[in-house]
Amino acid sequence: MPHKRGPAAIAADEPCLQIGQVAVRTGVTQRTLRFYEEKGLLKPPSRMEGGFRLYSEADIQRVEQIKQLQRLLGFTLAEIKEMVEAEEVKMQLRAEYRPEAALSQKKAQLLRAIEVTERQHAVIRQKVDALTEMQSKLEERLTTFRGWLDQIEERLKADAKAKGKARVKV
Amino acid sequence: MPHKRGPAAIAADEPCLQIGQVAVRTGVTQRTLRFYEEKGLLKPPSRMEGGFRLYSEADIQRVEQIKQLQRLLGFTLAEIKEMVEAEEVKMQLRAEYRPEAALSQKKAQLLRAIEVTERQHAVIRQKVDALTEMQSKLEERLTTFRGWLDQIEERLKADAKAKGKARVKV
DNA sequence: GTTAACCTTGACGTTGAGGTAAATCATCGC
DNA sequence: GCGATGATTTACCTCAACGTCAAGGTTAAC
Repeated sequence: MPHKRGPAAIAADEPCLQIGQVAVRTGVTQRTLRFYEEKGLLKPPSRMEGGFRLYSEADIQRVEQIKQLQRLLGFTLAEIKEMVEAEEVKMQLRAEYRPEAALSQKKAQLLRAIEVTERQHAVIRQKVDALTEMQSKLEERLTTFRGWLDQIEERLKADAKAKGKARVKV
Repeated sequence: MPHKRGPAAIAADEPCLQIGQVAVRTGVTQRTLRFYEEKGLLKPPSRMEGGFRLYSEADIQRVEQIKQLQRLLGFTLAEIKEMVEAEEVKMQLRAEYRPEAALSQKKAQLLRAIEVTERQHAVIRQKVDALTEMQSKLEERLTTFRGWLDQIEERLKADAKAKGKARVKV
């Protein structure tokens, strides 16, 4: 009977997932995961002694976020990298929120993070606006189409009636 | 003195624009225009005797639409082709709205057009939803950041005061 | 009719985002 | 400690969406 490997110990957010598991759970290939790591979209995960990558649940979240940004919203990996880096900054700030670093330095970091976030916010609003406009155009078009359809169905009904009469006559 | 060519006669929506003009006005390259034509995104434009392409204002509109769909919304050219083809169907319907074609055939066409349009509508709503969610997350983050920033500035002020006192003391 | 500016097709190069293959190493149940 | 399954790297391949270069034809002002 061939074996089936599984993690021996399951901790809440410890890195304990191998690349294959992550691939299955996120729906991307192993190649893609390594590629994202190569490109700096995923931080280098911890490894087992043998060198196997070990991911955490947080990494899975991250991958899902990337896929959403990419597939649904058409951001490039470069843009996504910017965004996740901003996220990193945030985490970093949160982690070292104990006041052991120089305050003015932290202020500078914060200002930078705010700037980046505002840019992202603006970009997204642009997209939402454009999409909303398209949306209303499409709705308008649908209304037009349905109107035409109604007209045509009216006519078809009328024609059917006429034919029926003709058949009765003959 | 080198010459500068311009269109001799300017008609409202006649094809009278050379590829270079279109490139400048739309901000894409000539190569891109030929490429779009090759891929079926732009209908083959009319030509001069010598073979030069002649575009109309409608073509410019089309190019701008394509760029918007692509850059802002992240659709692929293949998806965009689908969408503009739906647009074509609409135009076609509008053109032959004189009742000389079979009614049931037109009805079928209309149903198809409605179906396509509804699919597009759904796709876009998905995107809008996703973007809106991101938007609110970003706003939340901004609020957090600004709160932190305020705290830090408070502290900096306090520190400055303390220092001032110290200096006065010395 | 010359000439600068413009256009044509064709072919090859590039970049982003991965897919696929090969050779080697690791893990784990038995 | 063996064997099946899964991971690792390295290297090359693909597809989309163009960029770029080459060799030559067209246009119109002079």
